[in-house]
This record gives sequence, C-alpha cells and structure tokens, in this order.
Amino acid sequence: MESKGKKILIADDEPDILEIIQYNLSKEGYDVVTAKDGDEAVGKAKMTRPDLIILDIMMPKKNGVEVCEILRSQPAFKETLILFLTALSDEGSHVRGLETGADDYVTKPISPKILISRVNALFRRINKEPEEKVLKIENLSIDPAKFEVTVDGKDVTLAKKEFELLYLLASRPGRVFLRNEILNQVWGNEVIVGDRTIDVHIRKIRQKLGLDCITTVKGVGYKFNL
Amino acid sequence: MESKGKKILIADDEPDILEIIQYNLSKEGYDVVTAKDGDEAVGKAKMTRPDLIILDIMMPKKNGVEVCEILRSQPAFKETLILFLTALSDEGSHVRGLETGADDYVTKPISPKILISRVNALFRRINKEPEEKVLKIENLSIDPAKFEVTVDGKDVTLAKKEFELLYLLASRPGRVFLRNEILNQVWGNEVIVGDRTIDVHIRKIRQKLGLDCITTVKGVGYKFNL
DNA sequence: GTTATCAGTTCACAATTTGTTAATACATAA
DNA sequence: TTATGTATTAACAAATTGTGAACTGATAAC
Repeated sequence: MESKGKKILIADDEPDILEIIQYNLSKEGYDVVTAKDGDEAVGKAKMTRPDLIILDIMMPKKNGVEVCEILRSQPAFKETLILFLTALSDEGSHVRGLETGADDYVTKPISPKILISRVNALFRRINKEPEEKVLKIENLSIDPAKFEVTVDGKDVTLAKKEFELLYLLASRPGRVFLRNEILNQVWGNEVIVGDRTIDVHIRKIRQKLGLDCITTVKGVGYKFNL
Repeated sequence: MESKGKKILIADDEPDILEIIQYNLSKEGYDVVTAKDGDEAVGKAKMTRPDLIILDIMMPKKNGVEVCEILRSQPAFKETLILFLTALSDEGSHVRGLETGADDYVTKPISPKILISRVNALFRRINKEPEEKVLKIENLSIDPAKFEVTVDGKDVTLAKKEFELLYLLASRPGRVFLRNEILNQVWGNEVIVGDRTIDVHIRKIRQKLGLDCITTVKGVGYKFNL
C-alpha cells in the first residue's frame, strides 16, 4: 500500500512485538518509527513528530504513562494521538492511562487485525474540534476559535505567536509565567530561541492592544493584569 | 408499492438468490438491476448508476471485493452505497470488506426480511441530511440541496470541492478552520493531498464569488467573514 | 474510438507575513 | 554608579500563502 503520510512511533521493549506491529502498520501504509524504551520514545517523538504514538505501559527507563505525561505537557504533543499497549487488562491501569491523556488502549496479547482497525479508527476520529473557550476580561475578549481579539469591541489583529502568548497569559490572570514556562508553552521544549524573543512579542502585543495589561515582573517573568 | 425512485444493482452468481432478492426488493418499491458475475456488475453499475449495489463476495470473473475496489476508485461511485453478501461470517472478510469501502454487509443464508431492513436502513442513513440547510449571509446564499450559490441573486457555479469548502467555512462564520480540519472535513482523513491544494481551491472560490469573504489567518487556517 | 472538456491536483516560484536576532537604549535596585 | 534585566528598533531569516501553468484522469461530445 502506498504511504498514507501518517507517521507512527511505536515504543515497546519486546523486539518481537515491535517487529510484528511495525510490519503490519507499514503494510497498512503508515510510516513507522520504533523505540525500545521510554527515554528513546521521548527522544524519537521530539525528533520525528509522529501523528500517533503507541506506548507499551511496561518499559525500561520510563514507562508508557510517564512518557505520555512528559509529552502531553508540551504544546507540540497536545494534539498527538497516543495509544497504550498493556498486558494488564485491569480497570485500574486502563483508567489511569486514559486520564493521563491517552486516546485509546489495546490489551496484550495483540491481534494485528484489531490493532490496525483501532489505529485506523483513531485517525478517522481526528475530526474533533478543539473547543477552547473565549476569554473575556473587562473590555478585552480573546476568542481562540475565531482567532480573534477585540478591545472595546474593536478588532485587533495578532500574529500566531502573539496570540498564543497573550492567550496563555490571559488564561490565568494575575499568575506570573516564568520565561521558561512561556517558552515551553508557546514555543515548545525542543525549540531553542533567545530570551529577547519573548520581549519582542510582548512588546508587539502591548503595542497592538494599546492596553497596559501585561505586567513585567523583573527577574521572573510576565503576568496578565487588567 | 409504488417506486421509491431508488435503483439497486444486485450481483450474485446463484440465480435463485438473485431472483429471491430481486422479487423482495421490487416488492418494496426499488428498481432492481441484476448481474451474474463481477464483470457484469462493473459494467451495469457504470451503465445504470444505481443508488445501492449489493455484491456477493464469491463470484466468477471478479469477486465482490474486487468489484468494490474498482468502483470505489472512480469518483462517480465514491458516494454509492455498497453492501456485501457473504457466506463467510468470519471476522476477517468482514473487516476487509468494510475497509474496502463497503457500507454494510449481510451474511448468507439471507433472510429477505433482514436484507430489506438493512437496505432501508442504508437509504435512511444517506437520506437524513436535515442539517444541510440553506445558508444566507448578506447577499450570499448557499443551498446545499440544490448545490447552488448566488451572489446578489446571481448564480455562481462552483465545482464540488469548491462548494464543499465554501459551505464548511460559511457554516460557521468567523470561526477559523485549521488546514487539517479542512482536509478532514472536505477531503476525508484517508485522502492525502498537498498543502497547496487548499489554497488553490480557496483562490477559485474567491475568484468566482468576487467577494472578499474568506480571510486568511496565516499559520492557522481560513475563516469566512462578511 | 477519438477528442475535447473539466474538476482536481501538483508544481515552481513570487509575494507576503511572521519570527528571530542583534545592537542599542532605557529603567531599576543595590 | 554599576550591574542586571527589559524595551525598542531595524535588519534579517524563515515560514506561509498566492498564483499561473501544467498535468491527470474521468466524463462528455463528436
């Protein structure tokens, strides 16, 4: 089958299973990357940016749940599909897995047929809408669905990064965001940009909004305040 | 029963079964066309453009799955309902059948009652499009039932994809649709087309409408705005 | 059966916008 | 005053989109 253009990362410490899954998913037209433990999974995930990550729960270095938590904490992997592989069919780990932010889970022993149909179903399901809520603070309104910011009902056009930065700060008015936090949330952990970059964006936001709503906390970070 | 105006093609190599099905579906008010092997099925499908095609899996010349694949590969049959008839009740062929693009399947031996209810269900599923309402925004009107777009009462002819894209955007004025969302909604998850394809269609819509109603949100997507 | 036509797609490259950096000026606290 | 950290600006780099043309495959017309 020709490529579907979808990349899948599989992490499992059992070479046999890894191979079986890889073979079947490749045959289905997916591009497959493999990892043999948790650390490698995190690394390759950042490196290859897969559309779907299949994680064995039991793995050396870091287990599947840990890997999932690490990845989910980064903006770049907020939308990535994650599927757990587990020998434990008990309700407990199932629930915990899905709570961590997994999209589905499959219990071992694995039937390639079932796995494939689950994987296909996951991709089919991506028709989901990211329903984020509109923020309204005083005369400022931030609507992520419309990607629209208004001040006193007047439209203000922000660029993507500016918008994301403002939305982050405004989502927790009063809370100080460290520069590092901002970098992680808006830029993602793996991207390396200079410190001044944040300043520049902050400045543009202040400029465009014409509001004094972002407070500098020297030596710490920024916070939103109206 | 009077005609429902729905045409059904039945392909099966067993004359008895063919006759039984034909009799029962005719009695239900469907127009029935028959074929006794895969090749004839493909030919008659192209000839008569049925609304539903019932395919026996096991047939001479070409089996049902092959016929399905051939037809589904052609745009004219992307929307046509296809139902498999099979003596094999095993999971395998079921899964393969549905993945090939069939809409349902019925196992032999066939109960006319069950077959009819399945057929009716399929048409019911296709027919219910009550949410496809006419959109009217300012001097623009979009009628999905008639597949018609008018600007200031003047007809504008859009191609299918162009129409679908416009309808999607216009159905939620102001909301930004990410490029991925657009691909999923208009093209479907399994189809992989290049990024520029969306731009080209957007451009054609803008061109044909002569309205500045689609806003580009750089790095994010597009939204409808009037 | 050929040819013409059209929707849909891709490509190459232009046009534009956005993101980043680096250099410099400014502000503040010790 | 000095050390530290932030603001500002302009120049540059990178990313994204717009556009015309060409290509493909299916259908319609001849």
